Amino acid sequence: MKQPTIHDVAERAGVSKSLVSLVMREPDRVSDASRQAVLEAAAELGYRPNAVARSLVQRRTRVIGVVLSDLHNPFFADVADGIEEAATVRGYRALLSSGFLDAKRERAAVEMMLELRVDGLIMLGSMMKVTKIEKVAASLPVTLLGRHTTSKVVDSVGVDDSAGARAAVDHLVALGHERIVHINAGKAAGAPRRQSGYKKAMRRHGLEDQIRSVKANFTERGGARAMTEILESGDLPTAVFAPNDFAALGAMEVIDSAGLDIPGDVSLVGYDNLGLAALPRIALTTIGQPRADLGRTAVRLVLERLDDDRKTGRHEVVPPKLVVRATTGPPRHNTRG
Amino acid sequence: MKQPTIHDVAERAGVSKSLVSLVMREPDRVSDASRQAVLEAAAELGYRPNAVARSLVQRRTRVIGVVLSDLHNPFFADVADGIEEAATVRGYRALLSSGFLDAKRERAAVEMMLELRVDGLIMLGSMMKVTKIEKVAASLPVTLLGRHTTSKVVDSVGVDDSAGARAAVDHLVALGHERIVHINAGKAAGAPRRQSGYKKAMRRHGLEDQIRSVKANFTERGGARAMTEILESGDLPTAVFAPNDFAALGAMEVIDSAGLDIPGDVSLVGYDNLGLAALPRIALTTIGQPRADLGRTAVRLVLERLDDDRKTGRHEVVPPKLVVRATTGPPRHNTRG
DNA sequence: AGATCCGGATGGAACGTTCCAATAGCTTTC
DNA sequence: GAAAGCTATTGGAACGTTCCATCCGGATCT
Repeated sequence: MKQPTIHDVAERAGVSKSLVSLVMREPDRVSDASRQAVLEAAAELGYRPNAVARSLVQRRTRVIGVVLSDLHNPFFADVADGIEEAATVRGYRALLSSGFLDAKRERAAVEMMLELRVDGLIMLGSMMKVTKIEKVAASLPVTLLGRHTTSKVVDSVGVDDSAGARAAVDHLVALGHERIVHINAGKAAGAPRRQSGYKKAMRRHGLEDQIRSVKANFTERGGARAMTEILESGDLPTAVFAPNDFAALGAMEVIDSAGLDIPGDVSLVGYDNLGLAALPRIALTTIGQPRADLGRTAVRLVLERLDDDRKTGRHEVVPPKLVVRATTGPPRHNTRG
Repeated sequence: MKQPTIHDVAERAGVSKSLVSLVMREPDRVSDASRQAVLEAAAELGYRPNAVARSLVQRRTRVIGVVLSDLHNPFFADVADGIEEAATVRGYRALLSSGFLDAKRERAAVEMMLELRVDGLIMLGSMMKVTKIEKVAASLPVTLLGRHTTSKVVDSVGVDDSAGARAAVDHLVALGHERIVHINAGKAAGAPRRQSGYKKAMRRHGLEDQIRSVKANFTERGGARAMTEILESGDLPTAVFAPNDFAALGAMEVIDSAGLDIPGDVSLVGYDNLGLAALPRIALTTIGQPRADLGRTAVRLVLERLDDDRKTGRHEVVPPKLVVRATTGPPRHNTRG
């Protein structure tokens, strides 16, 4: 179990520890003979540099911490892919920890990352208060992903949720819909902009008297409850725009079990383009986000502060994309015009 | 950006660094006055112990590394939950890294964990060769999850796949099925035992002449191809047992689009009980695995080697559970008896 | 009163690296 | 042939902790 150290290698190769260190870091700065000897000794002993010791003296770990609010959300997996890729290219490594959809556990995860002295932090769909996050940002660069701030010390990346909502509404209007209800997810990350984007788009189409927004959240259950509420109101719209795919799924279940047809009786649009939205039995029309891009951008933002020492806040927005599937179609009775 | 150290705290509190260290570790060993002073100074400076330095001197990090073969597999998210929970209880923390379904990238992830000097390693659905993993196990405790070994140096946890297959067959036979086809996933992790369990169960029910197994893999596409093959054979069974939920989903799509009814014309059983199997539109009967339990067990195995220094290999098996939903029912024409 | 004990606090070594100034041994230059 | 310059290598300090042996001052014992 005892790992060999740089001293063991030095002794076996008959050189100083400094030389071994140099071989590990810049092999072509040493003579062929020494390099050979050191490499050989290292291989024989199974030497592996101790990143803990290195981090201590260099006062940086070359690790970017990633705190996910929820490991179960497939959305984050793709984002993490992008993060990992971009980090590797720049000579950093990514380390993940989950907040398990609980602000307290998320804080514990962040605390761990700080004690571990990661060089930068990316928070996916964080549930923590911005003021708390700003405090964290006093000790390292922090980028918020999938959530907007205007903070000077915390950067953020996200999709243009307003544009996404607009795309959904435009699509429905183009099909002939007017009575389009939005299920909103309150103040959750990204939700407010989706809601305001919906309202703005409705107005732009001269449908402001049709604006109707029902409060829910980002879960299947929340979507189901909201849809039940809509059905029970007796005032059935021709289309429903959900705040994300999970909520759309919940709504779908309720519509199905009410004996209504999608999209015959009511069209349905989600948001996120999760993998399951593509399943033939689901075939949900939704708004896709360039997930890997988001991850890459987040890494770039962190490294700009770290290596190029940027001091100002940056807030990047990438455009979303409409993905049309089978849950949207023309309204049964076109009430238009 | 410069973090305060234990010295800064000591100076401000007017005590020695050793005392500060003691307050952080065992607060009730110091006098009330000193404790108060130190805690106050620490809070004022925003002191946070440097885990890197601590790890260096203690020669252990209290971190359990978790390498996931695939972040996208929802199966792993639950397992990770169990790992995280069990680790926290025992005073360890879990750190994740993804192998992105690629043996090379997985090795890089493992290498990183080793350099970081994590205390133990849990590998979920690893794609690396066992001999490679055994080499890794020379420097720290390694537990393989969702994959079996008989290794003396590497532990493993998994579900009893044979029992799971038996449960599936028993359920179908109880409903009156006899012509039950198995789609198998070849040699992929867990697949051989599911196949042999199926065969054994069929024999036990006196149905050995009905044994029929079609080769595929663990993906949706693979399941679809196998199901197409079954349909084209012209010899339609009354029930299909897929190697996992993804493959079942593929089969489901093919059956749906052939205009056949599930379970009216053919019953379908999956394996894994993914979250999406519970969606009402899917409602897949499947075999559930106690995922969080698997995670907890893996942690226990690692810590047994670490803290109780066990030296022998352990290979734990936990029982799976049948989850009946809407894709199974009695066969249309009961050919029994 | 001197020896003993005890709780509380301290200073220095150690952990395994990197980094930097210094050195040794050559070659080149004037 | 001494000075200067180069290349390859080295030793020691530093990073921020923990751990251990030691110390200090007061109480308790004989």
